[in-house]
Amino acid sequence: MSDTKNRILDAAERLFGERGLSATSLRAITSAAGANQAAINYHFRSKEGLIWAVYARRLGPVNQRRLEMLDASEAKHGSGTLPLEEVMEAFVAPIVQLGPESAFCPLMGRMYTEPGDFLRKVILEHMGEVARRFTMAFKRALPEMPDMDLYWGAFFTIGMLAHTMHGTKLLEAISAGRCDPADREGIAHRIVIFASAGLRSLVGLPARLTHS
Amino acid sequence: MSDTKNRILDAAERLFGERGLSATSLRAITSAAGANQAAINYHFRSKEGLIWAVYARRLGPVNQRRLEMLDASEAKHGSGTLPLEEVMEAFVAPIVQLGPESAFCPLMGRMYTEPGDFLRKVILEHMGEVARRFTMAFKRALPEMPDMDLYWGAFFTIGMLAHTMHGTKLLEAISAGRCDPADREGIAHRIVIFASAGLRSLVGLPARLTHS
DNA sequence: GTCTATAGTACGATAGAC
DNA sequence: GTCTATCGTACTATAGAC
Repeated sequence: MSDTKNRILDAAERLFGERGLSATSLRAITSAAGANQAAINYHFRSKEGLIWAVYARRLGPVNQRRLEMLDASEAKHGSGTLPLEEVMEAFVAPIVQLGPESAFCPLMGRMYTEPGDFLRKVILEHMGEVARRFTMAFKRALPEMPDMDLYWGAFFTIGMLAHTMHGTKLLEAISAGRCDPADREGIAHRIVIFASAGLRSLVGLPARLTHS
Repeated sequence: MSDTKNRILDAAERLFGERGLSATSLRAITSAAGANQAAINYHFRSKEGLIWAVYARRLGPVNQRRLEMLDASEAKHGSGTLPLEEVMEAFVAPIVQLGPESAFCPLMGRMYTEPGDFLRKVILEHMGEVARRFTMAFKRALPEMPDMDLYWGAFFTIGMLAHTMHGTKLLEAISAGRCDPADREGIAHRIVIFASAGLRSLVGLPARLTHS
C-alpha cells in the first residue's frame, strides 16, 4: 500500500475524530497529509469510500481480538456456563485498550450516533459476526435471564462503552481532573464490573419495578 | 414570540436531530419551516445562535423537572441517607420521558459527542446547577463510596442515558424488534435499576479487580 | 501514481426594498 | 418582520497532462 494512502488514512482518522465526518473536508485531510486533493479520489473514489476505509482498517483487528478472547473463554469452560465478567471483558478490553493515544477512539465512540445512513452499512458489515457470537455467549453466561432483559442490558453496555470511547473530557470535568483516563486497564475493569452488575440486576425486573 | 420563529425552531430541532448539526444547512431549515432564508439571521443572528436557542428551549424545562424531583426526594428524607434509586430516577426520568416522539431526543443524546467547541458552552451554561446538585445527592445516597468511584459511575450512567436518548434503532436491531422503545416508563426504570446496580458495584473496586 | 486546473454546486451571511 | 438578490467562499468530484 502506498505511503500516500496511509498518510491520508491517518490524517482522516484524526480529523474525522476531532471534527466529525461531515464537518471535515477532503481538502483539510489532504492538506494535513501533505497530499494532493485528487489523491483521495484516486485511492478511495469518494468521501464515503474514505470513511469506509478508515473504519475498516481498525474495526477488523479489534473484532478479531474480541473473538479470540471469547474463543479462549469458551475453550476454557467447555460446554458449561461462562463467567459473565469474562465474556464482558472479551467484548470490552480490545476496544478500550486501543489507548487514549489512538485517534480512532472518538470515531469508535460515535459509530452509533453519527448521523447518516452510510455508517449503518459499515456497522452491518463489520459487527455482524461479533454481535452473533456475543449474543450467544451472554446467553450462556446468564442462562436464567429472559432474552428481552439481556437485549436491554447489551444495549446499555454498548452505550457506556461508546460514551467512554468517545472521550473522557466529561469525566475530567465531573471529577475535577481526579480520574485518570490514561489508566486503560482500570477503565476496562470498571466497565466490566459496572456492566456485569447492571446486566444481572435486570433479571426478573418486572417484580422489582415497584421500588418507587 | 413570532410564529415564524417557532416554526424555525421546530424544523431546526428535527433536522439537526436527524442529520447532525454541521450537515444541516440553514437553507434546509428555512425551507422545511416555510420561512425565508433571511429569517434565521433576523431572529437568531447566526447558525450558532440558532443551535443555542434550540437547546435552550428544551434543556431548561428538563433540568427544572430534574431538580424538582430531587427537591421532593430530599424533602421526604430529611437529613438522612437518600435512596439511590430515587436520586437516579430524578436524574433519568425527566429526560427519558420526553418520549420517542420528541424530536429533541437525538440532540440530547448527541449533546456530549457532537464535535465542536460551541456545544461545550451550551452544556456549561445549562448543566452546571444539575451537576452540582446531583453530585451532592449521589454522595448522600452512597456515603460509603469513594468519590473517584462515584465519578466513574456518574460518567457511565450519563453514557447509557445519552446512548438511549439518541435512539433505539440499535436496540431494535439487537432484539430483532422484540424490545419496545415506546415504553418510556419501562426504559426509565431499566436505566435506574441497571445504573444503580452498576454504581454500587464500583464500591471498593480495587480489591475486586483480581477477578480475571 | 501524482499533479494542475476547473466545473458545478452549495454554503453562511448580509444589504436594502417594502 | 419579511422579502429578493447577491457577495464571497468553500465544497466534492473530475478531466487530462505528466
